Amino acid sequence: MKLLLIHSDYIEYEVKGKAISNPEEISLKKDRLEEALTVFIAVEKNDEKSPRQAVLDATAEIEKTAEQLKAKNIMIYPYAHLSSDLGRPKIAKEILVELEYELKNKDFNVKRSPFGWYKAFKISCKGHPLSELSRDIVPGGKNEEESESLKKERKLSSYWNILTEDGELHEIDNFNFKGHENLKKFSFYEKEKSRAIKQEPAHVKLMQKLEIADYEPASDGGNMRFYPKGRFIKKLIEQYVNRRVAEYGGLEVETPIMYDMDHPTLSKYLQRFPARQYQIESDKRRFFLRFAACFGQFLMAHDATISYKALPLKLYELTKYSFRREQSGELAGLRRLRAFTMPDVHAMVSDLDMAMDEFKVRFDLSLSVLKNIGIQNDDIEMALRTTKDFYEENKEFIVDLVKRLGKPILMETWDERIFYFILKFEFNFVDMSDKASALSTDQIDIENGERYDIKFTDKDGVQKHPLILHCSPSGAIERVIYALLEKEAIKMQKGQKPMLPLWLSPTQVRFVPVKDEFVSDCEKFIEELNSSKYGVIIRADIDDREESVGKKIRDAETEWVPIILVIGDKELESNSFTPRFRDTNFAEKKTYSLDELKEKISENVKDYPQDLLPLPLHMSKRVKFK
RNA sequence: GCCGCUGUGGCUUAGAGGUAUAGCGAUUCCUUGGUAAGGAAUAGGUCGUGGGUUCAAUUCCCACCAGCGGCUCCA
Repeated sequence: MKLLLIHSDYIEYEVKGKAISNPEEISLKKDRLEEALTVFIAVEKNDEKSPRQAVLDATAEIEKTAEQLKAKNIMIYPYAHLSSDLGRPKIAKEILVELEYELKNKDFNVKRSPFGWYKAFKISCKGHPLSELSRDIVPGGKNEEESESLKKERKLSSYWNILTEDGELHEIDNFNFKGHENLKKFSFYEKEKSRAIKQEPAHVKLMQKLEIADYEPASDGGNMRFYPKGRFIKKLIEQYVNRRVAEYGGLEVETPIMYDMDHPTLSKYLQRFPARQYQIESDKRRFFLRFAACFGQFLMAHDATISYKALPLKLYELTKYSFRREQSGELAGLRRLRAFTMPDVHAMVSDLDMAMDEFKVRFDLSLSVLKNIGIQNDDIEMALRTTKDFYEENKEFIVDLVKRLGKPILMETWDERIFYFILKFEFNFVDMSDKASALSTDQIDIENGERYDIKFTDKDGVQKHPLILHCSPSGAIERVIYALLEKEAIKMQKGQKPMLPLWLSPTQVRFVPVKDEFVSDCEKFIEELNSSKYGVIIRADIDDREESVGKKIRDAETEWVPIILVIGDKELESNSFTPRFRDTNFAEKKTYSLDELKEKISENVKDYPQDLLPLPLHMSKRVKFK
């Protein structure tokens, strides 16, 4: 990036005409700024490598000069002619906009002349020795080596180990991973960011084929559409997590999805990551879409009167949605999204002892939530991240966590605390492509109680800031679905039949009448199945299409329907049924009465959320979404 | 965001500088069928979007969009 800085009595310009095909929209055709540091800028190719760094470097440079000159006003003036190696207009525009934003944050009075237009301008240069300066900015630039070494230093101060149940710490390279293949994949994925297999994520085809979710080209990347079956599955998982958190004592709240970028508490936190948010404007205020539920809950807690008796105070929200503008190249199916549903339960505690007690409770909660949803202990690998000090002082506590999980974990320790938390656990799912993604997590945060000025009155009458635990007991709901599908994809690869857990299957029982005349009998059976004896909803439907029985069975199988019942004269006469169970372990015997079947299903799903069939009862009335 | 690959009816796909192939699905008809695809006919496509080259572009070139792979990132 080339900068030409001119300390001027005034600068004024007037827009004349387009210089590129799609210039920036303009609000002001002409403008003027007195006593201004005018900054002529050309954004170059090498800025595109790290636009963010370019902005930060330029901001620092301009700030330095402005302070020397005691200039309060800054005019940013795009000026392509400074360089023969210009960057792409779109990026250049973004860089200028961000630069304006950064400078405004530093409390300068900033104006920016529009990008992509020919402009007439008048400038009056003060002419003193410092009034004309040129600068060449290479993002990271001369500091590149330094920041590289800084990075290395940080890497050096982060140690990766395997921690076993006996409390032994092992080097990753020397650890015998026999029987812990996924932990090996996960460890190397985390440490080296390397993986062996390269293929498209298996769940993408499945989510489409099963009509769960799909891409929506009319939206931004990472914003999915959910078909009836997908919404249904999502809804049940959401309900399940909600209930478990309620049992744990979480107080469910609802908070806004957008927040003022200039809010004093939030803006500091945000400044580090402004490019990663969705931003929207309302009147003259700028808002960002939340990337977690923390803000709303912290602001709520800030205004609350809290006694030590109320601790731990557990606030909970299932965010629909949280937004993160992940890099476009990072988006993949349901694994990584820009809009996602996130259960987020915070616990405010008085001190570290209470934090650690609570941490254990939530650890068990997370493990149990995942397990009951269908992600077993074998499917996840645990990572624990902490500081060296915390580890040294709390070895017993940490080893106890490993024992609770019952298998070795990956541990990362830092010499110094880098983030706002001192301890964090994650349960990671390792998929078919050896990629690891975090599901459940909990963290002990020692910064934000103070930052948000959340206070509780302790026994001694003194007001104190609580420590805050951040937990997502299941991880993003979309990601849970991703994990369930990937898990089934792995099964398919082994030649086993894939299926969703019975409680999550949109259709649990499919009735296949051998002739049209049996359709009404199927309807009666379904009614009978749902007679309220067990208080459980059994979701059954009827394939009344004009197809052969073979075809209907085949379609039910490809739809992963767990139980199929063919209905004809035999069934009507004997009043007994020969179910086709997708999960062969589920079958105890060959024939069942309707009551026995009802009991068997109820037994399996009674502890889970119940809801009605999300599709028409009759297959002939259904729509094909995919 | 960067580099590379891909983009043909709802889905899967053949193909080529002269507006396009098949299967599934849909519709209609025949078949009333007992545990993974019964048969026939009909309809359905400005070949991702926008420019350029050409007598002619869906095909060649450029840009953009989307998806995938890799990198980076993941508070």
